[in-house]
Amino acid sequence: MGKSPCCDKDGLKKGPWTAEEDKKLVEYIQKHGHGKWRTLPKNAGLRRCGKSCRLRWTNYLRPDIKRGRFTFEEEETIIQLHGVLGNKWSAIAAQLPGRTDNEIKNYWNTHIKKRLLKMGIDPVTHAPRLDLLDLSSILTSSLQAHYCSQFINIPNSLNTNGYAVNPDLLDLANTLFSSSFKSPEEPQNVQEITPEVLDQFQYSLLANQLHNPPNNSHFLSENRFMHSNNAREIPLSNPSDFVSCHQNHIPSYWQADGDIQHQHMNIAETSVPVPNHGFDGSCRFDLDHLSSGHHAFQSNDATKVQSFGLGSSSLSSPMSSSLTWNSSSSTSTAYLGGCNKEDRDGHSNHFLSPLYDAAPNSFYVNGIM
DNA sequence: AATCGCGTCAACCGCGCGGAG
DNA sequence: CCTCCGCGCGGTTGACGCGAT
Repeated sequence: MGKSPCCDKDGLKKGPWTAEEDKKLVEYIQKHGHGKWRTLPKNAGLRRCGKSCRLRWTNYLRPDIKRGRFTFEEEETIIQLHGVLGNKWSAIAAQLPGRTDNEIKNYWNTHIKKRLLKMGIDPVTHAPRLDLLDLSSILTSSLQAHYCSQFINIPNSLNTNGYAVNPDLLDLANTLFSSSFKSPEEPQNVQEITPEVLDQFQYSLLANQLHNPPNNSHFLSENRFMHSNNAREIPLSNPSDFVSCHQNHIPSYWQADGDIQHQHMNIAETSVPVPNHGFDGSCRFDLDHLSSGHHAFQSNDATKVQSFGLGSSSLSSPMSSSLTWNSSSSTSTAYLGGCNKEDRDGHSNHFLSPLYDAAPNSFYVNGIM
């Protein structure tokens, strides 16, 4: 069946909108509401087709449009939803208040898709593909992974807790690492850890979690999305295994003042000795409120509580959050581990979120850890 | 300073769906 | 049913900005 054009093309303007056109459109919609896009331009005194007006309104002029960079939470939500919905941009946009399908589509194509490809993740199927893998990225990530493994036993903790990690990726990373790096205390080759490296490492974990969830139905349950579409849930048989930091050492970038996006960190400088005054027990590492708040570490000694959080949520890039270590007493030892309603030494934990209560034997991870 | 290449994103285009007649 | 119309969706384009050379 033939389809008539949405409007008479003759004499209608195309291309970028002027401020005057915007004003006319906004004023008309404020007065009469939107809809009837075919007749709207004529009534509003615009020499545009209805389609163009609708697009301009929905993608740009609508008052509830959210501007600025995508947050980490938004980005993670997009990846999660894309894994379920595919290129249903409007459906994805419906889960992200203030974001348009067009904006999400653009962001996917220009940022996320490329990053996934670089990591060897098929952006269509979300499946790991070694043929797509950028080996240099993996090498970089493996260096970071090994460095982090001084603090976090990633492969062991994930595997021993029934959390499937793409074994090819891990093997490759471990192989590459073991042949290239011996000890962060005696670095053979100094590896710069840039925010991009952190991104890659984080995405490697994220991708593994996405594609090897221990229980799909649980992972993708409506409940999960409702309660936290920006948190990752990892069931742990022994939560304190998951993350453990060496006492007396904490990565220096956690203590960086200001915006670490513009700082390059050096492995030779990533550990710092700290005075011994706390954090010798389990604690909850919860980034659910990364965008605004600070996060408390509960030590066994209830009087010794430290916090950290995002320095400024407004300027951080989605993946390279600017973590600051807010402490009035210089630095401290952090011992990160899972926790139950009581920590392993029986001390109650004062900063459990509702998420924790919803699944008391789970540990939520959302962020570079 | 000029040119080139690339990334970004607003805007366009064609198609398909669903409701109305 | 069939056709038409309005609208929304997803893919693509092209203008623009910026960094590299």
